[in-house]
Amino acid sequence: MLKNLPIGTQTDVLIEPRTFFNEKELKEILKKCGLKITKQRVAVLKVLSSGPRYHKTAKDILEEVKKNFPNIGFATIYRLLKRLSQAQMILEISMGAGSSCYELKTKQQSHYHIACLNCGKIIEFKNKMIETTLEKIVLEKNYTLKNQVVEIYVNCDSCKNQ
Amino acid sequence: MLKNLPIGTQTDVLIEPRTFFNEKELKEILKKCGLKITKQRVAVLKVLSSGPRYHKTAKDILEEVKKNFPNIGFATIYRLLKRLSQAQMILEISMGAGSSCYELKTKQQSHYHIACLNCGKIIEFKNKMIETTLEKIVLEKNYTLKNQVVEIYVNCDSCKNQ
DNA sequence: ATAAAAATGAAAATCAAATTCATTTAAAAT
DNA sequence: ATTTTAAATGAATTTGATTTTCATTTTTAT
Ligand SMILES: [Mn+2]
Ligand SMILES: [Mn+2]
Ligand SMILES: [Zn+2]
Ligand SMILES: [Zn+2]
Repeated sequence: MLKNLPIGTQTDVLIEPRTFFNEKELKEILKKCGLKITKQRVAVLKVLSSGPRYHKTAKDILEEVKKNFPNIGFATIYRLLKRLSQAQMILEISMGAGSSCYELKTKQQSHYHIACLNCGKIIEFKNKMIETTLEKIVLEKNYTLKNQVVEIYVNCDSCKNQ
Repeated sequence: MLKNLPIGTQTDVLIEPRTFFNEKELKEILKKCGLKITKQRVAVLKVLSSGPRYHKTAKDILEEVKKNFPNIGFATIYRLLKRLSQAQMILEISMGAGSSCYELKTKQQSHYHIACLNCGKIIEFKNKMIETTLEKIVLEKNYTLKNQVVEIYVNCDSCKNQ
């Protein structure tokens, strides 16, 4: 049966296991972004650095953080996500309709995404050749690269066979 | 002075000149999509196939079509855009915040986009190698390719030097 | 502890896009 | 050409994600 779930609702397929951050490290992240350390912000970051889904919507985060901070609202979540994005600390990906997903950046930079249009699963992949090619294109045109996005939309193998 | 205009507000830089369609051809497009031919729809398609900007928002289209059909509203525009998208006749691109841009597809398929984050200019480019690589990645994983998106975000040369 | 600056959360505002529904129109069938 | 029927239109409303406002609270530097 076809489900057509929103993208980012299924367990991710990652390139490699994510790095977990402890509370001290999460606070460092906030410091590095020039943000004050609050319990709500640490809680949001803790959610972002825990699996098995590392691509989370604001709603995902809100629901998780609400368990410890029942009064937190979207305002706090979206405000922090915006600032972390501006500080390049998280990546915002908006594949298809609906809400954006956010993920904490790790060292293994610049990976790309495959999304199954049917089950909403996100599969990460890396390709040094594409990365270099894009950098070269930008360099040739004398532009300054700010960000590169590569997205493939598919029907994954399990969805293909109904 | 930095302007930070929304993406898709400046004259496009195209790979090659666009094919223009006459009224007869535009009607053919509608027929091919299984849609009834109405004056409003032909007018929307006419706007989509005219430059110098080929990446247009629903608002852009509305304003243009309103000149001949003062009573047309967003409902008609969005409804048609949705159906043309589903029929793969137009491409919807959503780069950054704000509204999506839509462009009529041409024969020279599968091109990619560079957007200047400052002036909002869209520059098209093609890269057969990336295209093939993405197809190969999908094939290897035994998925069915539905769509591929490659976007580069930059500061263009004129914006770089203030 | 105090003061200044920043963050929070409830509520409202914004904005793009989709939907509803009464009316009109296109095109297929007579 | 007229009738029929299914589809399209447009005004208004709704939806859903994200942002903003503002009174109150919290953080951090002194
Ligand atoms: Mn990812
Ligand atoms: Mn284009
Ligand atoms: Zn799937
Ligand atoms: Zn520019």
